[in-house]
Amino acid sequence: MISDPIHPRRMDEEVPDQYEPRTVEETVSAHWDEHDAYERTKEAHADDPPFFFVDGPPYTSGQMHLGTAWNKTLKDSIIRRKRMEGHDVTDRPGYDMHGLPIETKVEQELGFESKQDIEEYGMEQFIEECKRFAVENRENMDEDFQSIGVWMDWENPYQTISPEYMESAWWAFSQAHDNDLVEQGKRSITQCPRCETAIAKNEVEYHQVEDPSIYVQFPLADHEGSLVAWTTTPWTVPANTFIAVDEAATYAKVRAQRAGEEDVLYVAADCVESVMEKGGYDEYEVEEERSGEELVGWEYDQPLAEEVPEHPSFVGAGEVYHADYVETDRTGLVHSAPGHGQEDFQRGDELGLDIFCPVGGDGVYDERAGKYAGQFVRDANEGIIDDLRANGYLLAHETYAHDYGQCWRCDTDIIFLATNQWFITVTDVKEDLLENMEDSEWHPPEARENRFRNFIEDSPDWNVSRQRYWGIPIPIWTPEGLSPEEMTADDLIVIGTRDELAERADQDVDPEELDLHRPTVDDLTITEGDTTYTRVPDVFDVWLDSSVASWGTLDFPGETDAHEEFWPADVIAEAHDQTRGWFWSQLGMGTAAVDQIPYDEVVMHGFALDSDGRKMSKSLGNIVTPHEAIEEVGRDPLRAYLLSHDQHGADLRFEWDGLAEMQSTLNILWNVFRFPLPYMELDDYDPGEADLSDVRLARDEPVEPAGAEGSGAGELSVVDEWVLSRLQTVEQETEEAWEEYAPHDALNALLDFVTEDVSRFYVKAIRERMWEESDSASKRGAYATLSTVLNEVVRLLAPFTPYLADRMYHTLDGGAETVHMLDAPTPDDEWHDPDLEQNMAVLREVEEAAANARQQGGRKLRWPVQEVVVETDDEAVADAMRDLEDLFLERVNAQKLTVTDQFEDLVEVAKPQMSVIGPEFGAEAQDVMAAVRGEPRENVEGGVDIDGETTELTDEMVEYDAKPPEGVSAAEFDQGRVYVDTELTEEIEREGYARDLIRRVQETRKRLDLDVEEEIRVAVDIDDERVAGFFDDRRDLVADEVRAAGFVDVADIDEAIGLVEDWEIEGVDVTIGVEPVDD
RNA sequence: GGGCCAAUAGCUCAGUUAGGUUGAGCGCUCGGCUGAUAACCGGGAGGUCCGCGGUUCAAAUCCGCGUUGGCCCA
Repeated sequence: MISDPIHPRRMDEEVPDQYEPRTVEETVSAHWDEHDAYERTKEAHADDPPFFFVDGPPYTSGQMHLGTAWNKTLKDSIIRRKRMEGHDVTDRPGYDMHGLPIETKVEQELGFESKQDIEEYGMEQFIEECKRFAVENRENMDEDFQSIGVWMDWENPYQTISPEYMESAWWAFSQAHDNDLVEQGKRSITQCPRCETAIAKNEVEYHQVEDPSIYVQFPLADHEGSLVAWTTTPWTVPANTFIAVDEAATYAKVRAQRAGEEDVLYVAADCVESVMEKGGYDEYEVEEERSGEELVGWEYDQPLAEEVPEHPSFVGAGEVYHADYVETDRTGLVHSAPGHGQEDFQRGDELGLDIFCPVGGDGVYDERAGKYAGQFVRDANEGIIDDLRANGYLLAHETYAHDYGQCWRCDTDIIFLATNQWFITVTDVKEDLLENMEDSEWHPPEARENRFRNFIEDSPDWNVSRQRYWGIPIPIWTPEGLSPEEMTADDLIVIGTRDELAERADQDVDPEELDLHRPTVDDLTITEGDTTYTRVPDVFDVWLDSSVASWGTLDFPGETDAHEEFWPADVIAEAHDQTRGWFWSQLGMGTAAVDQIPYDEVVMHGFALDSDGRKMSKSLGNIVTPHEAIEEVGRDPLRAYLLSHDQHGADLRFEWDGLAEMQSTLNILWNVFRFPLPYMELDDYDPGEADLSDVRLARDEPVEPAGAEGSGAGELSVVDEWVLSRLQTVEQETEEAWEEYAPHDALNALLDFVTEDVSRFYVKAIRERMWEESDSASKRGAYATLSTVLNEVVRLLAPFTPYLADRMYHTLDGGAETVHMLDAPTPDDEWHDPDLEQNMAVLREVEEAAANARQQGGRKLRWPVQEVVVETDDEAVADAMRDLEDLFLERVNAQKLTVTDQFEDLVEVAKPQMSVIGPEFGAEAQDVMAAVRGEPRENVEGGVDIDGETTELTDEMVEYDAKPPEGVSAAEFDQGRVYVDTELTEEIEREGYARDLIRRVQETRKRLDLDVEEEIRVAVDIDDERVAGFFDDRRDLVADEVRAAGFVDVADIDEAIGLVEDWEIEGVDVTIGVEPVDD
């Protein structure tokens, strides 16, 4: 490799004064492109031990929103960190590209209204359109994700529509079949009659609708009268199979009259009154009461017997049964049609009743519905109500507003139908599911134990079939001539791979060329012996697609090596809605196919909500897009903002202020980063070459003798040692956080270190060493320390803010193409000194108290103080202060430190107790108070003078407060108290005024925008003789500090190039003029 | 209707595991510092720990019942 020997790839951009995310991100993006940084990074870790990450595939229906941005950012940070920890990380992104949502979008584009339209248009062409739609969306999303700096293998995403991926689904499903877990069965499913397919429960949306509400009489066959049941779905009455009662409830036989006619009715005793009212009965009488149990077994006649001749009349139909779902509201008797209702179905199934469902998938009655055949069910309601009325079985008819389910894609009211569907019977392996679940570690752990376990325990069989087009065709071939009822699992052929299909199919099939989508596979038949098998026309529920992602990512079973090496996934990371989604579907499929859970660890993060904690939605108009956020603050601040929040299940309330706050936090880092650069440049110091192996500790060895400079060895002061120790601690903390997949803990520890320790303390402490003009061991020590800190911080930060980290890396070092290919820094015991960290924490606390005391004493930091006394009982605190005395004095600008367990100079000040003094002295009490209050103890104890007389006071009359003497102010800290003597001396005044003058001259330089190196002439006119004298004593110091070549009169300052301004220093008027020296 | 989660300063969140005087950052305000300067530091104000009830010497924390919001399911 030919390269510049020092900085082969250093960016030559200027480092601007402000952190400008946009500039940083543009520069770094360009650099990444130019140097193939992503590819180099993967190559750098190609031989490391493997780490198998599996991306949960987002659905390709829309664009990246804040939630998906969060999700991918989290994944990206994990991948980057794992690489830096030394792993060859699988980073193949995925996309979920099949399913009804895309079909309905395409239908809308094409203006379709039903499956009929699709069939007329041509299935093949329609599927082609779906594919086009999915791929276009995918490409948009590729760009979205890359735009937030997600480094995944965008050249090679897994797509659920690829033949290799679809084969993974076939393979897993065939494994489930081999394990006897595939069966066909009738189930009551939620059907969208427009889409003509079953839709998943979680795809049903509920809205309020107005439905008929009818009370129907079911005439009893061998008793007088009829049973009364209530329903909002008249169209299900033709399929009525039984009436359900609560066997423990009480039912009443009511004889009632209306309009001169008499009815005998059975309803629950609690419901008599309301039913009578609904029915408009004038008079009624409860003749007898029976328990529900007694009613069980009674027979009744179908009220629409004539209209629906083929109504259920098989053995067991038309009888009363007990059911748990009965409640004694409305009538206490429940019309039950196992062909429709879900609970009805379950109970009917238990009772062994046949399932009668005269409605097709399009919601239209078939011929078994007799008179109603050919009508759409909802449209038939009216006719059915009329017929019931005509037959004399309609007791009441009104309307009812309630929540009813609609298809999430097309808003059509769903219907419940018992249809033949294909299932993976996960209920048969519930124990295995629970056991396999235990093999996964969750972050947070309680999510697995509470929510996930509950779901597994309650989960029904998995209906995997959909009567649609855009999906993975179900690879089941069934023998001709057998009805679903006659077929057993052994009669099925379930194909697992393309090769197997090519081998067994009657037609010529090239497995390499075969697109597994419909309609190509629909025409393939298999003949075994005399029997011809045809494929079932259904496609898979799209949830099955993603459930095989752990195999699909590895192209298994087409490719087997990677599977051998990697499977199962080391970690997956999704939001908590996936508990019931992808976390579950993978467990279900893993258990059904190979009796294993496909992932070892789960990071379950939260949802992105708006600032009020409400979900972001179009209807609320509160959506914030990642794009807007990036416009506002940039990619890195957005990423850091998202990652600084709890990643273990807690939702995020998005706040613009919080985002801006993160940007300013990163700006502090930027300032720390750029602060030393000009000095290092002047000294030709290369921060990339920083080396702590040849430094000496100032406190261990004598200070380098004058003249020995330039030897190269740096010298570390105690603050250097301290900040290096803190760095080790932070590295340890981040390591521990990453082990728990808690990047938020890692990031926050790191940012705290940067702001609290490096910026607020360390940089402040070393500034003067940086200003030293000549080379010195102390300066080199500071350079080496700060360079080390920055180099390692940059690598710790890289997974969170990849652009900013790389930008800084390329200025500081640039030895590699990118910081992301390097290793994460690890703590080094040699530099770890917890005692020193503890002592420094004490010092900082005391310093804070001292600053407080100074403020109370009205003495600003620029003016020295004579003495600071630290009073404490705590030996550790006392030791810490003695140990760090020099540093402390320097930082608080004090001349002397005293550490004591008892501050001797306190003055005890009297506080008169008026509740005692008042009664005792009466009219004189006010005088006593005045004489006592605020006096030192010795002035009070011998008695006080009242009108020339000495008056003795008892102990009860006076209490004493201990106060610092005049000129001393105090402030407390946790383990003690700090006293600061702010009394002035001439020496202090000299120093103070000089410093104030220097400060103003520097400010003037600043206003003139003079270069740091530029020499000036200074004019000072002080309106106070004494202070002017102080200044004369310190002229040399001032001249030195402000780079003054000489002093002149104010009148001599050329205001064309210089500046003259009036100031006030401690109440004294001062005029200061500055002009650059003309060369 | 059910399961799980959350509610603490104006805002974002720690603290709840194992009961013992509620903390931080931002914002506000007052002050300081100033060759990092559109940066930085310190002080101060600011709390019904969502409500009600219970257990306990003691509850933000444990228990029960609610309210509001989130996710999932019906």
